[in-house]
Amino acid sequence: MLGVAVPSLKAGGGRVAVGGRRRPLARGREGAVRASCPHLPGRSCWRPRVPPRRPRDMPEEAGFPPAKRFRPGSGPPSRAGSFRPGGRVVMLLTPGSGGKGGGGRRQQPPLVQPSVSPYPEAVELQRRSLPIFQARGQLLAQLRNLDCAVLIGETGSGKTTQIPQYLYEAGISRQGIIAVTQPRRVAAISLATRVSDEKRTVLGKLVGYTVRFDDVTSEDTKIKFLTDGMLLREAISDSMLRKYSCVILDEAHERTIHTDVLFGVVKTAQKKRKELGKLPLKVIVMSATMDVDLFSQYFNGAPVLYLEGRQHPIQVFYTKQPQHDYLHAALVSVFQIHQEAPSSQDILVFLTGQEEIEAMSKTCRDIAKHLPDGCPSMVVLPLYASLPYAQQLRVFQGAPKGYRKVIISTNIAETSITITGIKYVVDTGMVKAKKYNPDSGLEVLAVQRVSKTQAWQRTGRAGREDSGICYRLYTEEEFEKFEKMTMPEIQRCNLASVMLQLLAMKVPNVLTFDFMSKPSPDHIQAAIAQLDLLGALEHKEDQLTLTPIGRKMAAFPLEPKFAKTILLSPKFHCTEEILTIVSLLSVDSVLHNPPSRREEVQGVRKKFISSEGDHITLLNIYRTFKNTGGNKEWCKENFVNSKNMTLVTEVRAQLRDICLKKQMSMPILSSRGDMESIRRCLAHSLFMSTAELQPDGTYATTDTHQPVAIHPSSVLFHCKPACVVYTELLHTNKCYMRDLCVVDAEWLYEAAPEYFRRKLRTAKS
DNA sequence: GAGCACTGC
Repeated sequence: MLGVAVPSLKAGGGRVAVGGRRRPLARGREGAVRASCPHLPGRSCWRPRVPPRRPRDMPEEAGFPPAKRFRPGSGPPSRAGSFRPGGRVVMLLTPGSGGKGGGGRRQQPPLVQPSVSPYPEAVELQRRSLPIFQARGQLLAQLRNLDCAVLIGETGSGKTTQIPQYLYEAGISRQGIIAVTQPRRVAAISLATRVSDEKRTVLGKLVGYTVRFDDVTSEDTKIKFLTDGMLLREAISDSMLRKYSCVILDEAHERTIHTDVLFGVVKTAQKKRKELGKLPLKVIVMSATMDVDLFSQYFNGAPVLYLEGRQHPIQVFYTKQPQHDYLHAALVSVFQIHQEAPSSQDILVFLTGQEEIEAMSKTCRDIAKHLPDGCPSMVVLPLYASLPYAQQLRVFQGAPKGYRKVIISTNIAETSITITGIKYVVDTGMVKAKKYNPDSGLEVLAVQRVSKTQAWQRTGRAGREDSGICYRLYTEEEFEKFEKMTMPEIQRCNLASVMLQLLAMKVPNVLTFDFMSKPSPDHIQAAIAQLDLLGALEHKEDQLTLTPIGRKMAAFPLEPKFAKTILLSPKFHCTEEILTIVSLLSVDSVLHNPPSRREEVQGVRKKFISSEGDHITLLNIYRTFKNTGGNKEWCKENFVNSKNMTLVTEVRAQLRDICLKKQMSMPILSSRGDMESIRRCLAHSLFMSTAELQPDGTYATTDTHQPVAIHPSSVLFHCKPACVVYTELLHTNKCYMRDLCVVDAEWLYEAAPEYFRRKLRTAKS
């Protein structure tokens, strides 16, 4: 496999060395402090040695470029472009401390590298030694008078830990809490822990956090870290966000669907509070160096403040020719680096998915066994989200002396997991991502090119502690053709949940809601149609509002169709069972399927399988898990992912609590072994996701007659039931139905006679 | 007939 086509790499645009500890400061506009930014011109070529055809032929000295043979050129989108003409700009230099680390979730520690907690005195000293501290007064003077500000700061600028404290110390929180949102729960927890330490307080008092299943706040809490989704949920019961004096939207450049909706929510809340003469709401958008103009424009030309962080220089190489086989190119690159670089320098490779990663890991291990003497040994570590937790943790352990760590990862290592010690990044430029087609309403999961932003994010993983090197397995010309930024999530997903939430907040017109990046009208319309089918909407005088059912649906942290399933379940006397099934469907699969132990898995799983489909099978697994005391040992023996199973238990408890609330008035009954009523309940709520067996033995969806197939992971894979409901359609090579339940066609017509009459009519014409 | 990026409430 090795040595067929060699990717030859050439030096190209390198990341600008934005850092340096302290570079001379120059006076900028309006007296702001501005740092000079070196651009190193020129470029040169680098040709790696041809790798050997077979491992045992590997030459002992494969050439690797000495650093002087290349020079970094243009870097990521320059900060010059970040400035709005006439905008007030503050620039600072900060070393990279005060970052994210440490902390602990109660049920399970977050997947971050443990950090040693310094002594309290040292913490305060360290805080004061941050250059951001020198600009504290200037920064506060600006922020104090602004309703809105956009704050640009690179990784390690310390903005997320320091700014909330500055605002607190300036008394901003006297009339309301300072909220800091994060896209990920681990980040919210570890940041709260860090800031609480810095303030020398007990976590949950002055500084706290709120994430799903875990609220560590009290009446004393003035600085609150929370996930963006959590603040959005709070906005349902209080759209003016009255508790808060300031909302900081951090990591805004990631453009998660929740942050995007929050942009509109805080903007509306701010305006409303102003109109009503209430306490003003301060909004601070924090981001890496992207999309500044967009943020600033959206918030009525809010000033942009710039914080410079410490970023070690990273050299970037592109291939000379396009690579048709990026896997092969990655393999070659890894072994070229491996033969040249000291073994203490680790390599991070970005691939697209589990299968690819496992295959590549195996190949690397095989090749590494046959390397010549004198070549370092290699520890190959796969990394992806569905990998069991214990195995994920291994990427943080140091390799034994003389061993090099090679981490082969999905985009999970782009943002979610930070690994120290990475010197080399190998970027294939590919990612597996969901695309949404509003015409068909289908989500397609496909391997595609990364965006420029994403490529720079990957590159940045090489320069966390020291200078680094990034090999891009595509040409510079190809890179120039990449999309500038990843399409915001809100333009790529089904919007039913978002629309339900906006309606629950009583947004006057969801069709014209002020999104920063508007989803297409078709896209919004599709979501409205879906909610309408579920009986959530009322049309009154051109105004869309929620029905009582719709309001109840919004109370569940679930996809609308699953919320509806729960709400229908009392009618079928099976709420106990439906709560379990919905919980199982709303987390990652509890089934662990290591490909190497397939037969073993099949043997063990047999006892749970129900001919009625996946939902009932999952229910059987959950019940046995509970009846046997639900321990880890059982999980291991039965190839069940215990982490996800624990999560199912938590979700179920939360959903049950919601059902028991007064306004829900839901009896929680069990069907007592009557599986048919459970299937009827599923048929009544998922009637728009059904497929029927065709005369030729294939399946087609009932509504649009789209050809579909049973996913190989389904217990019904080898069966041919006449009619099924499914919970998800997944487009990969084919259009697959996942999580199926056998139903009676008659139940469907019974559930939605009008819908099916209409569908039949359109089918005939 | 043969397969699943990543978050989050």
